[in-house]
Amino acid sequence: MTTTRRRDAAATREAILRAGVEGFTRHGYDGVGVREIAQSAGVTAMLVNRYFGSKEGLFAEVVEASMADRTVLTDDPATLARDVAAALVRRTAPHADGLDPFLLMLRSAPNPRAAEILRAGIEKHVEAHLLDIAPELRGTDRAAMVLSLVAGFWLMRKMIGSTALNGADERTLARTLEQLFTLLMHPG
Amino acid sequence: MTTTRRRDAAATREAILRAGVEGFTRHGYDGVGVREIAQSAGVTAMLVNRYFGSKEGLFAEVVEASMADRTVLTDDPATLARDVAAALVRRTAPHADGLDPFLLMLRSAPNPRAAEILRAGIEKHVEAHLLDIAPELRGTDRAAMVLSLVAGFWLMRKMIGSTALNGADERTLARTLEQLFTLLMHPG
DNA sequence: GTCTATATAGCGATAGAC
DNA sequence: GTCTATCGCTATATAGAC
Repeated sequence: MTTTRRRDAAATREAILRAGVEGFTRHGYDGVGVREIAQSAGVTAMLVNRYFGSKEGLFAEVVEASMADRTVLTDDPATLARDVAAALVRRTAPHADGLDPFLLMLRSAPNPRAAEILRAGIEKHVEAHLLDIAPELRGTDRAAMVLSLVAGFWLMRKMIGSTALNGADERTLARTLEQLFTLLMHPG
Repeated sequence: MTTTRRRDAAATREAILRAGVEGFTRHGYDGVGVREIAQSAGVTAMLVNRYFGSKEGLFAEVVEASMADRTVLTDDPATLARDVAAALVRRTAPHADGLDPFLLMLRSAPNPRAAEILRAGIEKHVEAHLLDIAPELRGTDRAAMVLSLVAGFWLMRKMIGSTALNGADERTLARTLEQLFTLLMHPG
C-alpha cells in the first residue's frame, strides 16, 4: 500500500477544522495564525491551505460548523424567554469557558471579511432557527433585537469582563434578561 | 532659536492622538498599525512610541479621550429611554460613520490587553455617567444591561451588518429599543 | 524634535522533495 | 499525504544622525 501510515485525509481535515473552531473562537480571526491552528491539529501550516484553500476558507467552514449545531436555544416556545435567559447566564458565568458561536462572532467581527461570513452564517442558522421556534417574530425587528441583546451580554460579561455583571447575583441577572426577552417575544 | 519649524511637541502629540482615535475606532486595536496612525497624523511611526511609549500606551490615551466626552447620552432623566433609543438608531444608521466609543470598544475588545483598558474606561466614564443621570440604577445589574444592549445593537447593525436591522423602519426600531430601555430604567 | 535605517519577529501562502 | 524550506510582506520597537 502507498497510503499514509498515521492519518488519512478526512481525519486530518477534521482535526484542522476542530482546531480552527477552537482557535478562532478563543482568539478571533485576526488573533490566531494558521501556524497555531495547524499545531493544535498536529500538522503543519501548509495543510491548512491544502485542505481549505486559505485562512479565510477555513474560517468560513468553521463558522458553518459552529453555527449549525444548536446549543443555546431550546425548542419549547412556551418557556423560550426563561430558557434563553437561564442558558445565557449559565454559559457566560465567570468560570465557564465553552466555545460558543457568539464568542466566535464577537471576536472575529472586527475583520471586515470575517464579518460578512459571520453575517451570512448568523442569518442562515441562528436567526432562522430562532424564527422557527418563535414564528411570531417573523417580519419584525425583534428577532434581530434578541440576537443583539444576547451578543451584547456575551460581550460585556465575558470579553470586557464587566465588574457589575460578574459580581451580580445570577438569579437577578436571569430575571432581568427574562423580562427583556419576554418583552421582545411576547409584546402583547 | 533651536525650536522646530513646522510643529511643536504638543501639536504633534495631539495630532497623533486624534489619528489614534480615528484609526482604532475604524479598524480596532489589532486592525491598525502604528505606521498607519503615524501617517494619518503626518509624522513617522517613531514619534508614536516617542510620545506614548508604545501602541498600547497610545490606545490607553485614546480610550480615555474617546470615552471622556459624552455624545450619546443626554442629561434629562425623564426622557432618557426615548433619547437613548433615538440617538442609538440615528448613530447606527447605514450611512452614518461617526467615531463612536462603542465602535472603539467592539472592534478592540478581542485583544485581551485592549479589553482590560476598555473595561476600566467603560466603568470609569460611560457607566459612571449613566449612573449619574439615572441614580436609581445604582446597585442593580440594570446599568450594565443598558450598556450590553447598546453595544449589541451597535454590533449587529454596524459591524455584522444585519439585514433585518438595516432594512427595518427606523421608527419601529426606536420604539422597540425605547421599550427595552424603559423596562431597565423604570422597572416599576 | 524629527528623521532614516534597522533589528527582530511574525504573518499567509507556495515550491518542490519524498 | 505530508514534509522542509522559503518567498514576500508587515508588524512593533529602537539606534543613531542632524
